[in-house]
Amino acid sequence: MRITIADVAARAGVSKTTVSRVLNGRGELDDDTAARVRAVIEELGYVPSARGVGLARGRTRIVGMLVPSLIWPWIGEVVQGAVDVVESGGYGLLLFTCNRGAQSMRQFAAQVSAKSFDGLLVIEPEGTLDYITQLPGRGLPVVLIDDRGSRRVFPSVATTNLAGGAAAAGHLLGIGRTRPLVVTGSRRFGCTRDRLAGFVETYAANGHPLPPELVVEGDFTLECGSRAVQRLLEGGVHFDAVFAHNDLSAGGAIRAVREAGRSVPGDVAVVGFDDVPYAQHTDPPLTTVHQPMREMGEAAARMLIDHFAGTPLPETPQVLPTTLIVRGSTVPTTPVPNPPGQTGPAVPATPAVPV
Amino acid sequence: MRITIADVAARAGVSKTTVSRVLNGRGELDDDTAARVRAVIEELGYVPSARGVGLARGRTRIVGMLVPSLIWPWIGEVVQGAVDVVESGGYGLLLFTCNRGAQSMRQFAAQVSAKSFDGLLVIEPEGTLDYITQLPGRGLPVVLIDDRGSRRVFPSVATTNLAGGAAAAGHLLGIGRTRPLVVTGSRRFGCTRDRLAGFVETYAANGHPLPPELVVEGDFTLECGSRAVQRLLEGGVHFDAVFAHNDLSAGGAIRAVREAGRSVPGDVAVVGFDDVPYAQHTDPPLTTVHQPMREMGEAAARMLIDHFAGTPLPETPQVLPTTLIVRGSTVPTTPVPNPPGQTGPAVPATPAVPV
DNA sequence: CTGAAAGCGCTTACAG
DNA sequence: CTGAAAGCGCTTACAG
Repeated sequence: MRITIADVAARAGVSKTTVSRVLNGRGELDDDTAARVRAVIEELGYVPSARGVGLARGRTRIVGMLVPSLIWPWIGEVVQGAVDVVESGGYGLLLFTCNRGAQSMRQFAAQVSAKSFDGLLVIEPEGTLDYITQLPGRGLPVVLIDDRGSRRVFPSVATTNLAGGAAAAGHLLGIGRTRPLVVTGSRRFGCTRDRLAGFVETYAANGHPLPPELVVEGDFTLECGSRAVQRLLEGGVHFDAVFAHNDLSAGGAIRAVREAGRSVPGDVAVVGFDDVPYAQHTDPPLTTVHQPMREMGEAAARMLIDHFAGTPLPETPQVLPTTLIVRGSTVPTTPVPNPPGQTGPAVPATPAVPV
Repeated sequence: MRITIADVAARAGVSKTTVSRVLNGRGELDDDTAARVRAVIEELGYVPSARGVGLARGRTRIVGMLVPSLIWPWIGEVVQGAVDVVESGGYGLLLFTCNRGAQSMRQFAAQVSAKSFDGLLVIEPEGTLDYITQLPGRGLPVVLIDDRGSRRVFPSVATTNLAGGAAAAGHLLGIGRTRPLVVTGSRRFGCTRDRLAGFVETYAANGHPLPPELVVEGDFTLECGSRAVQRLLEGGVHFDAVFAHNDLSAGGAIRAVREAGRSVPGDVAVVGFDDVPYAQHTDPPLTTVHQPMREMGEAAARMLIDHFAGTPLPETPQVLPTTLIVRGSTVPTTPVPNPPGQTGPAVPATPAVPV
């Protein structure tokens, strides 16, 4: 019932070989023959079976992607970037998550062994690096995204966590803040160490080495941000800014500052990291270090697709820069005059994020 | 270099047919033979090639999933639910988004024609229903998730938008609110119409038919929620509650109410819809109608996987209930007494959402 | 209980 | 410029 290359060949009065050549544009062939075959392909609506092509060519035209979980908002962005590029290249994206822990990894490993895909994009789920490391040796090209452990054993795409931390510091120094509280992410992540280092170094270089009591380890939750602020306020430790290692904990910091009766940014300026949609919805909106998630997914996918086309995988990480996005949590918004006919406060435009 | 079934057969001294039988547990075979073959499989680390199996069996053991975009937070949840079930069933999930519009659909259609997957899960991107509709006729089983247009032509998984709207109404009536402002989503979505209908009917049934000025069409943005509130306040229209059709617009409503110097929930109680993570981070936290996103993804995937195993696809939609989650935006939080040694306000526990 | 052979739908040397 | 044949790695009647 399904149309095969044999049907096309028969109807066009040529061999399967010839049809295949037309399909793949390989070899010289008579213009008339080619035109006739093409007409039949069109007429029959023939599309080569991915299974047949896959077996014959020894490749699936599928890219695998392994991520820890899809419920973290920034991972969706990375995957979106990757899927766009993969699709444009005529490939498909086979998605794996590590949501069910060891069982997920077992099933993922089975698909690797079954050669279900030609290459792999990875946001490393914790504790899987040993397994991932052996994959290239088994003939599977791997590109790492956001090498969290900062080990440079794979072709990878990274962002400038160090420079991002430095940019946050530079901005806060620029608005005269000399005693910033840092609420870090978990120390076991390379990104956290880099963000902290860039920040601390910049302050030190400007004559303001950070005292230990101003660096608090957090865990990327809203609560860790508010708790850190509360504790310092209660302890009577003075600070005039907060640099939190993600937007959620920065949001917690903003809230705790305001609940303590102080103002943001007047008394305490707050800077986050990531620039997830939530950052636009804090009050005031959050100044934050934008990570190019989408672009990282795109770059990693492009590396792999180009590699299939013959370009060797780069040996050094491709680094995409972070960008400091300045909003009301560090710089008071100039009150926008109301346009004629409008009496309420002007609302700043925010990109639509549909439900 | 790659190990094939022929290698296993040779080493075990049997035919490929026998190895295949061991692999698939089909046909009677001698216990000793089976054990020997299994030992060789183990020894060689043999895993059948997905490509070979796929071609021979005429199926790929891959499930396709088409979604509008991954940057909407709730879609990530649905996909996560689906991928968990698909993986558990030994299948792979091939992900397609409609992020690049018509071009995305063209590439998706090519993969459909190439028979790249055995079944399809769909969150319908706008305007693609005509195409999707013809797929089952071409032999591709399709399960729809959250049939937004409310057309029941496919096996599908849905949630109770109508009952969700009614639950929001019942809750607001229960706390004595008789003049609610409704900020809807775009009217072209079936979910919006259902949420509105359930809400309006419940109020009418309780003797409070809603006047037209209390129903405002929104677009799921934070701004539409705050603008609607501002406009009514300025117009002197009295209302004592807001029911917004998603959490983001509910968040906008909360903010506008407070900026106008009124209290939430004292003067105006606010209810949202969805229960995305943001709902826990508004101030006060948002009462909202929880949609079982994860469970919908799981249910749809299970339908398809079961169908591959022989269970017919259900003809009526599988409906998963919404749940009303009551938080501080409708019911004042009872002030938690501070534990000894803690002087700040107690912070309610929130599940960790890692960066 | 086991195997030889054909077939799944393509591609690719090889020969002409 | 074109085609017959072998092969990709499996499964599945069919025969014994």
